Amino acid sequence: MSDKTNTEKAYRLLREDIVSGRLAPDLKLKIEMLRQRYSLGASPIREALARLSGEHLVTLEGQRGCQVAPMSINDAHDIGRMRKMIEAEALRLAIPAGNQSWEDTVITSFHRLERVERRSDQGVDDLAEWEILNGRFHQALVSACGSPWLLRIRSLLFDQHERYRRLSRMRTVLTRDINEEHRRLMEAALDRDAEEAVKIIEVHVERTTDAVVDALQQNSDMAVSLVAS
Amino acid sequence: MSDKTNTEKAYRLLREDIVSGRLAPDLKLKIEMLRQRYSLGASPIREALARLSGEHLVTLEGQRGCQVAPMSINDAHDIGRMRKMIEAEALRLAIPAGNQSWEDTVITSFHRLERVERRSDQGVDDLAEWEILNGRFHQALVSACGSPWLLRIRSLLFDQHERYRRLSRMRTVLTRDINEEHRRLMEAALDRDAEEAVKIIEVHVERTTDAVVDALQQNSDMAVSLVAS
DNA sequence: GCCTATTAAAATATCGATATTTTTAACTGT
DNA sequence: ACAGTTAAAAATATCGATATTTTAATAGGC
Repeated sequence: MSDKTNTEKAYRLLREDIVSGRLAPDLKLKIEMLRQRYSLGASPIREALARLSGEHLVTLEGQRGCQVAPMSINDAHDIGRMRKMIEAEALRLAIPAGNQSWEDTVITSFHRLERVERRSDQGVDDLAEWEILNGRFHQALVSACGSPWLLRIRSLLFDQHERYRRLSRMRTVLTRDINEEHRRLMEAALDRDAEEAVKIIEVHVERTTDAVVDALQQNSDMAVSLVAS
Repeated sequence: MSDKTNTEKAYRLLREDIVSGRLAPDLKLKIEMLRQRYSLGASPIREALARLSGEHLVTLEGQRGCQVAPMSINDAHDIGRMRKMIEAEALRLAIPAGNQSWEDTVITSFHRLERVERRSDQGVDDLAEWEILNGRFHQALVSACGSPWLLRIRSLLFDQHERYRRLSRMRTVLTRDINEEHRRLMEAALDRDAEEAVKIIEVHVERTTDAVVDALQQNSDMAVSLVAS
């Protein structure tokens, strides 16, 4: 791997396990357990956890260790609303400012994403790949916005949203033509029609949020019915 | 102090020293130096640095330690613009939503701030106090917005802006009637006039950014002339 | 039975020592 | 003088051991 240090390795592995849901929300993250899971020492793991707490992927309480950051329907709505606002603003700035190499990156990342989205037999491995390519496409669209802080905040919200997105993705793939949404987004961007692109991204994010909330609601209904039975 | 652990203490002290400028931008943060500065062990300091890197107050490169995050005129503009946008949105949500206890907090924090701002003989200690009370007042105004993520992002940008603000504050106090700006902000909020409050906060943030950029420009001119001489 | 106090176990936080890597300094031959 | 090489010093990263705190278990009193 390309990790210079064990701290970076721990950071990368932990992050991936949290965002993907392999480490469930609210799970107590005991050092000893993580030490064994990743075959790393305690120090690198502690530092990785400290870093992740700065990104709000883990909560950290003095003398009481840490947990995977909680997830909730309210939080899903909140993140969705914020992401919608920030993505829209970034597009408004990026689309008029994009140059030739921006166009190239948008087109390339779209086509790489499309290849996976159009594939008929999507296995579990493809989903991990889809997340990466989807992230790159959205990143490419806003990359020309000229504001490092806007990009940073966008990236933060995108990653948080991804955690929720993964919950509902299996169903989403069946009921939504995401590739079509992405195509229209790319076309509006290349036509330099910022307001059209903003409308599309807003609906895009809203739909994702709705799907996530549906999935969460179903889960919590399940939990309730299990407790009741 | 109320630090449960040494890591928290290191985090608090380091953060304060970076935001206040006592640790200059780009300064190499060597563990041994910090160990002596704060009389703490290496582990708590390393963890505090990892956390601060998550907040973009220090940069962190594998095997090569860390530095205080750089400052630049471009960055000042960027943060100012983002902060303006986020504060405005937060006020738009908070003002219609605020209840009685929100009003109380706004009024109380305003008066505590005013007491310091109206004091004729402002010493160095007062400036540290002013920063705290100013932060609490702005925090109080938006606290009712109902969006934890909006508040989090606002707080991040506010703190980053504070780093820059401190550069220009000495002069700002002389040329701007900040207390008057704060008073008008509070009155618009209590009148539930969100759009008026947004206008005021936008100008408020813009003026701060302009003052900061002026100060930075002057500094970099100085640096150039020193090199030239 | 239930609450509280005491103790045992587990987990976190932190130190000191060591291994690794980077940076600095000295050296060599051209 | 200078580029390239090597050795020494400094700094970072990491481990293992220990101290401290929290959590769990247990026993005693009401």
